[in-house]
Amino acid sequence: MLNNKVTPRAFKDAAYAAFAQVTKAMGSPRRLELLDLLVQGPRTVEQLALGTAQPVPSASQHLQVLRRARLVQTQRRGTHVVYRLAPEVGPVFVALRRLAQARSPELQAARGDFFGPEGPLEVIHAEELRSLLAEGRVALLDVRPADEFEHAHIAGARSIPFEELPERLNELPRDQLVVATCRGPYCALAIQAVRLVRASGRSAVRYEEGVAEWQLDGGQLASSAG
Amino acid sequence: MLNNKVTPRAFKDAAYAAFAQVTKAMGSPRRLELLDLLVQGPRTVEQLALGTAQPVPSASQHLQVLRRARLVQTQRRGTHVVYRLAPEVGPVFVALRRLAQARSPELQAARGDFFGPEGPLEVIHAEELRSLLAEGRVALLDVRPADEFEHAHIAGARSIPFEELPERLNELPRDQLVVATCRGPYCALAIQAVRLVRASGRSAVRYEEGVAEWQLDGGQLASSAG
DNA sequence: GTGCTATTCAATCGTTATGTTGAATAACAA
DNA sequence: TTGTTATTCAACATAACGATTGAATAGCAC
Repeated sequence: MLNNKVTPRAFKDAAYAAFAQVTKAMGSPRRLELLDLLVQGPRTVEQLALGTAQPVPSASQHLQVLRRARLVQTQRRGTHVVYRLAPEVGPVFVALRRLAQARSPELQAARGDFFGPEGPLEVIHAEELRSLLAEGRVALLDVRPADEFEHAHIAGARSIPFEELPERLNELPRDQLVVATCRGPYCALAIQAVRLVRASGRSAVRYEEGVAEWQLDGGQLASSAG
Repeated sequence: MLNNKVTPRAFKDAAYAAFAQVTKAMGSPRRLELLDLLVQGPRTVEQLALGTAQPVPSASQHLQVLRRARLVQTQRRGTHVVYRLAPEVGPVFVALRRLAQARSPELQAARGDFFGPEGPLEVIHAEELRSLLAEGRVALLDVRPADEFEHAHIAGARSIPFEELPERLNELPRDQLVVATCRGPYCALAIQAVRLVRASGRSAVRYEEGVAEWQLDGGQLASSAG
């Protein structure tokens, strides 16, 4: 028999309260932004505060909400506390973002205002990119900072951080399509990279998602020792 | 060039605010419970209020939050307003619940208190169930109400609503394992069904997840006209 | 130990969410 | 039209959240 001491109602209340602790933790723009940064790799509180343009104490408090919801984990390194995403959080976060983006006209409008009206010719999608990569017919260029590339990148990508791109354009092939990728849909680096690469006479398009989306879609990741 | 009228910061603020509208809508136990009911099929406001043990105006307000976040859609049917899950929401909701459950000791403890300390012998997981179903070596019994079964059920399942189970036990085979399934991990019907079936001399185990989890794990669903 | 830095804790205040109640609206039936 | 039902709106009190400060703690260098 079921344990009579716990009524179904009491159990449901407890269950949904526990569930809501996780969804509540994700219910703040600041915290979503923090999670988005953490998808790229572990960060200290200070780095996270800088990256999200908020005071350190605010970032710390938001991070503790995320930690209580067990969405992130901490580790002390000397005087720094390093936060990282908890296991399995990345794909769920990305799936949520995709859902939000798919059914939010406001978000699509905001992207249009910021990125400009890019035609579909500018971007390549996961499926096509995957087959081109498998055939070795494309050069995949990851323009994120080196440490983010080291933490995780699309298998087969090469790293040229955006700041170094102008002087390292000659490393890119002239006879292949160049695909630029950065942090994900809210990151403008890949767009600028595509412009630079095109200006050098090469053909280039953008993969507008990031490592977590790639993984969610069944793609392989790689990481360097670091 | 990027549109200079929109700074990166302003764009990010807008983007994460839009994203947070969705996660905020999910950040309430009441609304999670409403979503959980809606995963089983469309419902009127009154049914949803009853099913979540809250006054109708409260349910209506929560549903409107969900609608503004575009997680549910409405449709008038005479004097009733029928709410249903928006497309693609089910799998993401389930993935979130799974994440919450996997990393919430409180939730696991609450489940243990309510369901009792069931051994792993009591349950069967998706992978094994799928192969047994493919080989026709199992009778899958869905004990949810008929309308939920009609809306969506695991392909190959047969419907015997829990209230009718005692007088319809003879419809179940004696030479096959019976697997009972209901709404999902917070639903106690399947446990009680397993007990009934076992008491009739048949062997039975429980599939402790529901249709949305089955779909998320790549399983086929079916639905009757209705 | 002392000084320094990174992070967290604590207290405040303004804002936002929640649940409750009662009234208003929309569709249907007579 | 009038009455009836289902749903939504409006207004209030209570509670939770969020950003901002300043103080406290933990580790490191000397």
